[in-house]
Amino acid sequence: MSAETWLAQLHENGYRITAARRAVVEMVAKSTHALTPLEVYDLGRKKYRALGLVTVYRTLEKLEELHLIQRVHQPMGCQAFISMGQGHQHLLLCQNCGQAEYFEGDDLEALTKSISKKTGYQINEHWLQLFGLCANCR
Amino acid sequence: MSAETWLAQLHENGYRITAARRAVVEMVAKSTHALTPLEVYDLGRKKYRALGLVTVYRTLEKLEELHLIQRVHQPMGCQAFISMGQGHQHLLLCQNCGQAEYFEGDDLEALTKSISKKTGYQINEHWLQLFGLCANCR
DNA sequence: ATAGTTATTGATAATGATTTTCATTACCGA
DNA sequence: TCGGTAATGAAAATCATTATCAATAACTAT
Repeated sequence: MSAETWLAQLHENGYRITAARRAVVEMVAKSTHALTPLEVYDLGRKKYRALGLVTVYRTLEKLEELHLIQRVHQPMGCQAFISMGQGHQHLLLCQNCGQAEYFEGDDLEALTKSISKKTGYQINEHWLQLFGLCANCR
Repeated sequence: MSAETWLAQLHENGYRITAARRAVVEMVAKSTHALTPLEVYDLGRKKYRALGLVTVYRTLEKLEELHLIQRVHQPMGCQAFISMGQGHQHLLLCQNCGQAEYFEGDDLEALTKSISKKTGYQINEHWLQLFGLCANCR
């Protein structure tokens, strides 16, 4: 999804389009890596000098709220965000360069049914994430 | 696994057995919930008044290093730890009460093969976590 | 059992990340 | 163009985690 689409989404939800938000949105939307708030700040300031770190936090918060980005959980930390995938997709992360890719086609129906029977749980959600080396790094 | 086993593991690895460590280990080993350092601190002080928060952090660090506990990733935060499962197991968490349970039997072989072919990634690891309501809460 | 070495401790301070506050700025609908 | 008000950035406050350090206590060798 493009930066323009994100800005339109923000606008539709009653948020104003500002230079600071443009800078943040542009950087996050086009990144193929998960970015921490500080990384967004550094990148964003290349587009918009006056950008403040606080605004980065606030903008990321709104983007997450609108499901345009999601938090990425990694062994080293969980503060990084990345553009949300389309529909039901999961992340595949390169352990070397950090490159992220979405994939779909996980069928856990059989598994969750069996676990549900065994444990008595009603299963509502699942998190799946794959780690490895991307084509360049392997 | 019992608290005594954990203490033995610590000892085998050259760490001393202290009252503070006993308190931490005992609480974490018997908990069916993931606990944050602060929660471990509060619980631990019931066993050992003089326990310090810093020691909790340091002890959790060692337990993680020995693979006796693992960090649990949840939407609300990733600072909580829980006793490690046996062998290759994944977590099932109750969204209402926080109760945690391990399950095994995930077979992602077919999935990872197919993703690997599609993306060119060499897949090394996977994270899977299920969320739902436990038998009591549903 | 005892003593001595040294890992461990808890209190305090330092750090780092995130949130709150607030006066100023600038977006955008009329 | 204008005015109401959302949004901003700087600074301060808060919260979690880590480092420092002198005092303590666990364990090893005697």
